[in-house]
Amino acid sequence: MKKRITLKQIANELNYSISTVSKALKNSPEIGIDAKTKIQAYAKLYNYKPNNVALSLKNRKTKTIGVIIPEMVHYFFAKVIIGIEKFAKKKGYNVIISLSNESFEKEVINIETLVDGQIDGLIISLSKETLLKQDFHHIHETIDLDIPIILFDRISSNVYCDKVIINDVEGAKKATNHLIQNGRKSILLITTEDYVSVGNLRTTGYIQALKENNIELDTDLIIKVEDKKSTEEELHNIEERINEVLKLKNNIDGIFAVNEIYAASALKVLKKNNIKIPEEVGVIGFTDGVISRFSDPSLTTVDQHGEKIGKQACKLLIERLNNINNIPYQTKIIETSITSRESSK
Amino acid sequence: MKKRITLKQIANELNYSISTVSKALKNSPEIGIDAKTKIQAYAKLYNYKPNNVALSLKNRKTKTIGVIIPEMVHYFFAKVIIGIEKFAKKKGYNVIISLSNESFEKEVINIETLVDGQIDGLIISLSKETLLKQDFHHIHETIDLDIPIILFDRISSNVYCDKVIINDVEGAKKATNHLIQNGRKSILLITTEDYVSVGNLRTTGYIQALKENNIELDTDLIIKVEDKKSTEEELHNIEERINEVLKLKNNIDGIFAVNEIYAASALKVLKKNNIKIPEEVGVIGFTDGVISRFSDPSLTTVDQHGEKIGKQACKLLIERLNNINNIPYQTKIIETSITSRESSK
DNA sequence: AAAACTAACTATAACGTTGTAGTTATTTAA
DNA sequence: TTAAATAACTACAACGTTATAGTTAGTTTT
Repeated sequence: MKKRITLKQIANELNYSISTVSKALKNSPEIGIDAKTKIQAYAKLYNYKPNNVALSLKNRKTKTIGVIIPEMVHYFFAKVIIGIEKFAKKKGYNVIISLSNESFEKEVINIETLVDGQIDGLIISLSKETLLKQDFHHIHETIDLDIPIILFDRISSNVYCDKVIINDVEGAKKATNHLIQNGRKSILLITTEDYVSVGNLRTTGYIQALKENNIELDTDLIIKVEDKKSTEEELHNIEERINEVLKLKNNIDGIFAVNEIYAASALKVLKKNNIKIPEEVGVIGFTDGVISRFSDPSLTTVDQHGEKIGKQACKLLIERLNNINNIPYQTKIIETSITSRESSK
Repeated sequence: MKKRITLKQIANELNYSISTVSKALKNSPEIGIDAKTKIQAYAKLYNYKPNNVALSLKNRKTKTIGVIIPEMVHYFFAKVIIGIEKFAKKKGYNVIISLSNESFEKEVINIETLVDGQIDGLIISLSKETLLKQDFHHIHETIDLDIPIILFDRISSNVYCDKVIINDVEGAKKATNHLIQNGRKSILLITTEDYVSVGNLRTTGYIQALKENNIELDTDLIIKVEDKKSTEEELHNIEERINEVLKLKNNIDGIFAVNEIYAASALKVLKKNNIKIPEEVGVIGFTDGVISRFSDPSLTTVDQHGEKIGKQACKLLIERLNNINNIPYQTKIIETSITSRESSK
């Protein structure tokens, strides 16, 4: 109906040239005060707003940031997005979100679509499939196109770019130590297969903590879960495996799970076996999400500070956008902290 | 480094005009087979991709859909976004997401930013503050600009546009009936203040179900929560109020909460009071999210089918984009279903 | 062999901006 | 009183694309 007004229309209406109108609205000293007031008043009256698409074309900048995450229904990623969005908006950037759904192919397609002139830069957390395949050509190609990429959380050392991660090893160590300081000695680790970078690092942290406390490593106490999509069925399998180990090793007094889903599964299995938490077995998870907060008992967790990660990633990206090649690549590490709740006393 | 190639560059390189190149790549019959093969080969070699920003300017269409939701950390909204994203991508649209954070002002600003040429249409779930203020000028102005809006979930009858909602009254009725069929008679309702449209409707459904089952309405059994931001503090207040009512009315045998947070709070209070679930009190929530699935006991819920809602909203929007004024406004209703779990037997 | 037609291209304008380089008319300097 | 300077504008090109309207040269038609 009202269709947005353009410079051209203002120019026609007031009998000035388009350039004059453009400059008047930019308060250029080239334009006389008469013309300026008239034009500015008219523009205000008709609520003139420059067309961003035209500006994008002109400036070869879209002022838009693309974000690709593996999943949406995940407290951590949701928090990261909040962090990105807040910071981006503050700096005048918009955020486009795409989901890879843990699929390599979707990740590739998403990047291709976004890179076609839609965005100035990308923030990505790699899909599990990508990490498994170790195929990063799509990332490299994008960087070659001078489109900066920031990787967060699920990263790869085979990609050269800015990164934001948490100190996974340190976080896992903190978690394990937390249980050890509670007097636990036989700690079950529920983690992912090693190709998931964060799972791998958290496993390392667990092992280091044991070593530093002179507790011998028992590989039977490590469950490595092969889950790709976190479906109901896979969750059931996880519970089965926890149950088996629990039966096999009856002296387990602590459980450290590398995410809150695994931790919640552990709680479920423990309760089913009438094992008292935290008296008999202390449990600690990773990621401070809703599940942890609302589980019973509530879960002690390693808080990843997702919002901080998002903010930092966005900050790095915008810095690079303003300074394409002048800064060496950085890896920012966000420290974790333990949120102590009922499950660990 | 490699900077994307343009039609102009291809034209220069192969000594054709820009128009010829453009047409050759579109396989136009106007262009001879020689030129076509040469140009297409060259384009492929240098991985030519049309610049979307230029296309947007030309076509006055961005092929991008904006979505504004009140919160990100919310299973339901996350699911809706998944639905939108999937359908949009399939139809060649991108999705920009903005968060209003339940604030009227942020909602207004977000719309303004997106409307400046970034998007072809909008999908919005209104913020609580907007619903409280009943100020919809920003929505109306956008529609006046011929930018179609689809409202979902948090809607208002004062806005004329396409809408996607669930049958809240019916869903609440189903939930209440579910408890009544279990033999419960004294059912506590934990709902929101009436200005939150969905809370209001669910309250209506609860009241209708009671009436249809000839159970007298006891207004003392309705807790209307005034929560704007779902902070820890507000959550605590909710628990307090549930606890009070539970003490006051010692015959309560069922609880229906209009979202899963309230339901989880109810579980917590019940357990603290050593009340057996579901034997003594049956509990049912609304929204089938992670909290419900991982709570103990797991929560029976009314599933809102968020992904379906997102898909439907996106479908409506794209239909309208292709047909601006030829269709009367529609309101699609997505049916709910009950997911039965431990909390209600 | 002139008129009509066709194949294979090219030029131009437009989408909405903005920066650079003009173009006037008027004022100031020498 | 002529040259130089200035104020206040306008024209033009460009960002990358495409649709419309040309322009050629060569081929039919009669």
